[in-house]
Amino acid sequence: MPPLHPPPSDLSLVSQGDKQNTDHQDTTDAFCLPPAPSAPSQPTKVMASRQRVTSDVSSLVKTITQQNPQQPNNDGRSFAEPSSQCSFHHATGDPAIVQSHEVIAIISSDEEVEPLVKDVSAKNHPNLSSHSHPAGPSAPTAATSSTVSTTPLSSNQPVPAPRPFPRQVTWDQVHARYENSTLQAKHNLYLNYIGQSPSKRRKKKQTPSYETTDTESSDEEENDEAPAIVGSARFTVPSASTLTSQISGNVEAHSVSLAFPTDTTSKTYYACQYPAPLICPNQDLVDICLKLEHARDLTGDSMNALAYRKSIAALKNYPVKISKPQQAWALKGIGKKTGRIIADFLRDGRVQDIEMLNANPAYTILERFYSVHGVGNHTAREWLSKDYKTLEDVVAHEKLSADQELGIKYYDDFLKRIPRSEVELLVEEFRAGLQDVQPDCEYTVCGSYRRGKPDSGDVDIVVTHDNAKVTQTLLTKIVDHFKDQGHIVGVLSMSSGPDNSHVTANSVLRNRNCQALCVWLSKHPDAAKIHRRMDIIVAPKMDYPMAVLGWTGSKYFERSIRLYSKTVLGIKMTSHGLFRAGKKLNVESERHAFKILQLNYLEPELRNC
DNA sequence: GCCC
DNA sequence: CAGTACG
DNA sequence: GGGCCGATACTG
Repeated sequence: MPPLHPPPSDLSLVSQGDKQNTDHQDTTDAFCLPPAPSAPSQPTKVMASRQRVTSDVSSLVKTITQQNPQQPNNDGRSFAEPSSQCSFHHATGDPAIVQSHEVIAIISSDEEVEPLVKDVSAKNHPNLSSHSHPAGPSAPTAATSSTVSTTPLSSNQPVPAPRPFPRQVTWDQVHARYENSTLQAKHNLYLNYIGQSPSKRRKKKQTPSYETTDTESSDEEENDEAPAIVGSARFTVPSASTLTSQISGNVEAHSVSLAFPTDTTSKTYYACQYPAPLICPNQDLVDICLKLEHARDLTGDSMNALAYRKSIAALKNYPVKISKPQQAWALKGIGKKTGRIIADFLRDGRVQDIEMLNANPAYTILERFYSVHGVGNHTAREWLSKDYKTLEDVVAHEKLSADQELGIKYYDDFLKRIPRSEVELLVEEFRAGLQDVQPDCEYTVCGSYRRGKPDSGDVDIVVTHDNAKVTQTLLTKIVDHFKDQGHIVGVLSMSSGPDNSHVTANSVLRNRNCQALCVWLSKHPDAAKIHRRMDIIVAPKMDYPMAVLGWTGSKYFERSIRLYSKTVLGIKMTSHGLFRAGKKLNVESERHAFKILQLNYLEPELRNC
């Protein structure tokens, strides 16, 4: 057993720049790519790598964001400029906080959305209300799922109030929905789990050897009835207010009934079958797994990384704060290794593996290289094996690909997060330009923004148009236009036009999406002068729903739903469509896709696994 | 690394 | 083709 | 012991 250290508890997952040499030799090796006899030669120049300039920038950004300074949660939703009627694909339930009411769509498999008005906002979004949100007229009724066309832009329109943003969905809210919905199936599944399978469950993975180490001393071990988790059909869960202000402590219970992936009655567990809100009670455990996942990615152990990813999904799908290792062990996706790590953390407040990573200079350097766009784990390890320590070292000795050059050029900028308010600002610029290039387009801002994250790493916009002829050449036009405008200052990669080049019969038949990964510079006076990553995707109308679904993520959600789709239903899923037996299925909307896949519809905000 |  | 990217 | 997302897409 690992030596117990006093719980310094603070395991800063943030890796610092290179520093101490207290590295652990052993682990270092793991990072070197080819066991290549890396010559000890060192490019000496250890310049002060790039340091973060974040501070000043943040101040700039702040001016935009200003709104809700603290409270990371409902961050920047209203971006003052009303004009922002950016597009949104509301199909998914765009929240629409009308005055003090929040309309929530019940998650249900076959029924259409049945709205439920809940007076949540006042409680969960205190500052929202304060916002001068002129009551969003945009009643959710606009179920018209669709979006916006560039048209509304016409300036003199009665500017529809700034649209309310996807709220941060907390587990509490999820519970509320489940509780009020008619998801009998899930409920029954859970009851089944509680009632008749505890024995099976116990048999399955209980008693990992390390169980004993748990401080709580046993009350849990074998303690039949099981800990809080399995007590009854109802869990007690911290209320939303608690989750958001967990630190403050006042906890009030909120009971819920819901089926969890802990079910042993189900076959395989797919993260896409369960809601995964952004705010998760076990964020500390998630952070640990994230760090380990990242480390495995760096070393090229992609399958190990994936395993940690599954653990993360399991944790995110689990609504209760985990206090005993048994709770974690019971989850599918958490096995021996991860279980042991969680047990260690719960006992000591620290995890040795993490500390070793943080203390390992090789890890820090690899991470630095890996952060460059165009540099993957292979190249990062190769550079490390050549003893490069900083990007300056690399620039001095390596020839870079085009995208790597851009990646290094904008290295600092790309590391900075984009607040929602700025995303909206950029989208507004995009919308205006798109209008000029091609009227009557429809687009949806996808990615983490759509999933409700307070800030994003980039902006993903999926565009379509009714006319297939138009979409075929649209991407090029868009990109050229914004290049001329000075918004797009670089292109990391871009689809070569669909038309030209060797067009095999097949490729002609296939409607391909076109994508351009660009570097965007805002011209808005309030905007921080930071170069941002903007991914522009053009899809034919027919593929639009799947493109939106595919570009909304999260990444693991996509992998999960595709795996599920393939193994359970035999349907191949891509961002172009659903395919069964070689035939493409007609997909009308995102909801329709879920329905075809026999999955309960999950709003984007619940796809954060 | 984890589940089948 | 391998490597990297996208969600 | 096999499988782990994609009929992905782009670059060189």
